[in-house]
Amino acid sequence: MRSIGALGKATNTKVETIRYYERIGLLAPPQRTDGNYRTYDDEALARLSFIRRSRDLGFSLDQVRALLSLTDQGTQDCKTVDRIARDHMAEIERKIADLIALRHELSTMIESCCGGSISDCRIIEALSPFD
Amino acid sequence: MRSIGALGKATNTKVETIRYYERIGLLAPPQRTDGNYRTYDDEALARLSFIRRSRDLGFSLDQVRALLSLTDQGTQDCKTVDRIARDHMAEIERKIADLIALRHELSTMIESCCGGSISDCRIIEALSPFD
DNA sequence: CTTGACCCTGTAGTTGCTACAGGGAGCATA
DNA sequence: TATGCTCCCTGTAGCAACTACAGGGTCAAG
Ligand SMILES: [Zn+2]
Ligand SMILES: [Zn+2]
Ligand SMILES: [Zn+2]
Ligand SMILES: [Zn+2]
Repeated sequence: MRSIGALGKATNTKVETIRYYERIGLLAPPQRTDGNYRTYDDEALARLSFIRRSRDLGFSLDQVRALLSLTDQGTQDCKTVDRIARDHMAEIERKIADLIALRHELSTMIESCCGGSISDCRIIEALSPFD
Repeated sequence: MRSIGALGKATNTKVETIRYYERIGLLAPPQRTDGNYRTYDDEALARLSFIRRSRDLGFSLDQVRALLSLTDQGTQDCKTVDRIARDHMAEIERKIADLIALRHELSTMIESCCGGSISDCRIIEALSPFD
């Protein structure tokens, strides 16, 4: 059994975040000490680690919730898990493509600036309409 | 002179968003008609177009605010503009790198799933601690 | 017995919008 | 004139996923 601060350190999570996860029902309310302090067992540690790892991989809290409930059921086949992961992957691909297009536009813009006065700066010009 | 709806159509911006920009001081409060309707001139159109283009390029509203105030001053040299753009570009590069790393992790994970039961799904396993 | 580190609840802030609710304005049509 | 209809107004609350207090309580060490 460990305190919320210890759990936070073990999972690299702020205390407020852990309380937030509890509030939105992602973590079950843990046992309390006599002094009303939360105490967490190893299962809670595992669950929070799972959440954090999923978050690090960019899954939304709703996706994490779905993954958790699927693992809680346990018996079913993993098609749904697979689909969640693939959907997420597709979104990542889209974001990468968007950002690469953006980078291209930005670099063109930046390279055209000759470092003179704002009135003829190409960056500003590129942002302005009617040019 | 045009109504807020017409301005929105011209700049592909929702009416609520325009009012929001006014509220946070990004757009000046425009003139009003007798019936208390906002009316916008060409300058407002140009300014909102600038804002939208900057937002499309991923600049934050704070960055847009800075760019706008720099163009409003007008006389100065464009070093600051340049720096804002380069900072933004660096952030985009960082995001791209992060997402590509993420994509790699995700694809490894997804490819290891054999489509069986959740209890031995490699995706879940990869998300779980102590493996 | 006091100090300091930790914990508690509850609320409000962040970013960049978006979505109402509950009304008024202005124009066309019957 | 009445009735729609579309647009506009203000003000507030919601979204994601936290983060940051304020104003207290608890607990172990010195
Ligand atoms: Zn230049
Ligand atoms: Zn320049
Ligand atoms: Zn499998
Ligand atoms: Zn699987």
